[in-house]
Parts: sequence; C-alpha cells; structure tokens
Amino acid sequence: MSQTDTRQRIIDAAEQLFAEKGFNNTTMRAITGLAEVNLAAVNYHFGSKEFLLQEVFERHILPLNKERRLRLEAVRAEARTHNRKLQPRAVLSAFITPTLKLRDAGPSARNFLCIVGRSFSDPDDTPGRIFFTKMQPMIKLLFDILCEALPDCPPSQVYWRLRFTLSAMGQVLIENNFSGNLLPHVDSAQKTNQLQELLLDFVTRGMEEIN
Amino acid sequence: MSQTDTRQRIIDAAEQLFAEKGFNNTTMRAITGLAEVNLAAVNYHFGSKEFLLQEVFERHILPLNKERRLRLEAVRAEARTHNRKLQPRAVLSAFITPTLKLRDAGPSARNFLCIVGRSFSDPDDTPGRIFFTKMQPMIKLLFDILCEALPDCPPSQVYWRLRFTLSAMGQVLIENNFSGNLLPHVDSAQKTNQLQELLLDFVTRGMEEIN
DNA sequence: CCCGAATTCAAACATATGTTTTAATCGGTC
DNA sequence: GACCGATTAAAACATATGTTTGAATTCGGG
Repeated sequence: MSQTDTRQRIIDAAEQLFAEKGFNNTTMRAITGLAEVNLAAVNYHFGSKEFLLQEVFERHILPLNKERRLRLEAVRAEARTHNRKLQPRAVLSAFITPTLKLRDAGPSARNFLCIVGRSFSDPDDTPGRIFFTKMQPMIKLLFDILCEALPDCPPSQVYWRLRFTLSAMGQVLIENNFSGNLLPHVDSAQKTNQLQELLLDFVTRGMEEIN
Repeated sequence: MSQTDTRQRIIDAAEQLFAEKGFNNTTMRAITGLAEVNLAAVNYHFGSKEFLLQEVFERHILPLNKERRLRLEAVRAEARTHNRKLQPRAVLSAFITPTLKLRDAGPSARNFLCIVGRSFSDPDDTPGRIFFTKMQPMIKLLFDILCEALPDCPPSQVYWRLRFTLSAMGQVLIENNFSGNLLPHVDSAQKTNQLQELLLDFVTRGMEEIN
C-alpha cells in the first residue's frame, strides 16, 4: 500500500466518521478500523488527530473558497462597471451556490459539508475553532460586500443577519442528521436545486431592507 | 448541607459548565469541583451524568413550553374568533418572545438557553437527542399553526423555513460563545429587545409568502 | 541481491473519565 | 443519648482514548 493510499484512506474514513458522529465522538480506533490501517498510522502520517481534522477541512475548503471569492468579486465588479446597486440575492448566491453544489459532488464532499454544518454551533470545540479560523477572511469578505449592498443597514444588523444566514445554510448541510429528530413525519427530502432555492429565498428576504 | 442544597448546587454548576464547554467536554470532576460537593454526589442524587442533563433541561423548559403553548393557542384562538387570517409574525413571536425573555432572567436561564442553542446542530449527541425528544410536541404544534398561517405553502417548505428559523434563534441563544470567532471586530452586542426585533424581522420575512 | 529509508505493526503507556464501593458522618426520632 | 436511614467522603474500578515505542516489513535504487 503506497503512502498516498494510506493517507487518502485515513482522510476518507475520518471525513465520514466526523460527519456521522462529530469530532470528539470519533475515536482513532474507529478511524483506523474503517480505513483498514494500523492505529499508529494517523500519528505517523498526520501527527495528531487534530492535524488530521485540518487536512479533512482543507481538502474541500480551499477550492470551495476560491470559487466563492471569484463569484463574489465578479458580482461586485459587475455592479461597479455597470454602476448598478449590488443585489443582496446575487451576493448571497455567490456564497451559497458553490457550497450546495458540493452536495451532489459525491459522498466525500457531502460528508465535508456535514462537518462544516456541525461547526456552526460548536465554537468552543476543536472543529469549530479550526473551521472559523480558516473561514474568517472569507466571512469578512462576504460581510463587507453585504454592507455595500445594504448601505442603509448598520453593520451590527448586517452582522446578525449574516449569522442567521450562515446558520440556516448549516441546517441544509447537516440535513441528514437532523430531520429525523425535528419532525419525523414530514417528508423533508428535497433535491439540491429546490433546497437551494428555498434557502436563498429565505435568507434573501431576511437580509433585504423592507421599505 | 441539606439534600436540596446539594442537588441545587450540582444543577447550577452543571448548567454553567454545559453552557461553556458542552456536555461531552464537561467532566463529572469539573461539575462536582465547581459545586464543591463530592464526586459521587452526582451519581447518588441523579443516577448518572445523562439524568443530570435531563434535570438541567427540565428546570427551565417545562415553564417555558407552558408559556409558549398558551401564547400559541391564544394567537390561534383570536384569529378564529375574529375570523381573521393567522399572522406568521404573531405565531413566531408567540414562540420566540418567551424564549428571549429568559435572556434577561439571570445567569441560570441564560446558561440554559446556551445549552439549547448548542443542541440545534448536535442531533446525534446526548444533549441533542434529549432536547429534541422533549421538544417534539412543542415543535409539532408550532409547525401545525405555521401551516395554518401559510395555507398556500406546502408543508415541506414550511418545514425548512421552520428549521431555518429555529437555527437562527439558536444563534441568538449562544451569542456569547460564537461572536468572537465569526467577526471579532464587529460590535455585535445588542440589548435583548433589539436582538429580538432583529430576529423576528428576519425570520418573519423569511417565513412569509411573497406574492 | 542488498542496503537503507520509509512504512506498518503489535504492544504498551499515560492519562482521563463515569461509575461503584465501602466506610464515615450527619440528622432526626424514640 | 442511642439508633437508623440518609448523605457524604475517599478510594478504587473498569474502561476508553490519543499517543509513543521499538521491532518487523516493505519498497526503491545501486
């Protein structure tokens, strides 16, 4: 088994288990068992369980944030060149659409999204801390563009609307784990495109000024 | 030290630590240390760490849900007697207002709210499971009344809007833990009343039909 | 084929944690 | 004041967990 094989299998297994049970409730023995590698392999290849989590994050978050940034800058640039107002929906879509696109990009991406969604309410725990450290520049950019799009809205209000928005998006990302508990009798399954429209409609209405 | 004193001190300490660090990251030794009681006292008085969490939940959730139910039924009854349409904002306010009122009801209530907010993205872990089991009838009621208020909206859409709403409310409940990580330079501190209006405005706009 | 570095493996380590045990202490009652 | 159940206390238990160790094995290049 080549080195990259072992590393890859560990990352895949960790991704799946972190998504299912969370970081703290996933043991090294469960990871290495699922990956069918030796227990010591994680520490040999990654150094520690926490560094492994960082690798799991980075595998998808780097390209994802790259696309988000491209789209956000494009929306901003287009509004400037045409001297039009920034549309909140376009801004939010530039952030959300690449995210939800990952939902249909295979189980690995989907597991990654689930880990991200979990991080939103666990700021003290390791995953939340690592995730938000890596995400802060991205969130800052989104916040600044939203402030541009909502010039009459004080930043502290934009801040809270953004938090509401991100947590709503988090609900979509973890949908598999949650729905059974909330209202088990409602058929909540949705195609990604429908879910994306539902989410975008909801957060756009919430974000926009009503005059 | 009387029995009720010991029980009370344990519940208070557990509430505070669960709010700060979460359920799984709080040890029995930390709880009993803060409460200044013997390690074995938790198992003697409550049976286990999980039963202790149930007591922590129930202390505030029973009266809270009682008031929510009263207000929700009142809103529904008033619309019926006057033959008026149910207003989504009134429904959401009946659920949210009593919740946020607890924010100013002392540190114990505030810690409780923080535990609740944490539970929203941790459905697999013990606190999420216990919380949603106890909350399901309440959430079902809220869902049914919302469906009444939005007769043109298919239930699966109401379902998702409700999830977005509850997770946004969760952000307010845990605001102390989260804000520092998301955007540390923004002054996000708000009085409860302002925050309540921000939240209600956001989720009402998101919930309502746009025609 | 052989050497040396990289990798894998089984085992042990050190520590943390929820729970249980057993004896001591406390508080009320006769 | 003596007795008895309730409570507290200290210690031990059993297990789980991330990490480390040192030997065995594998793999590529000379």
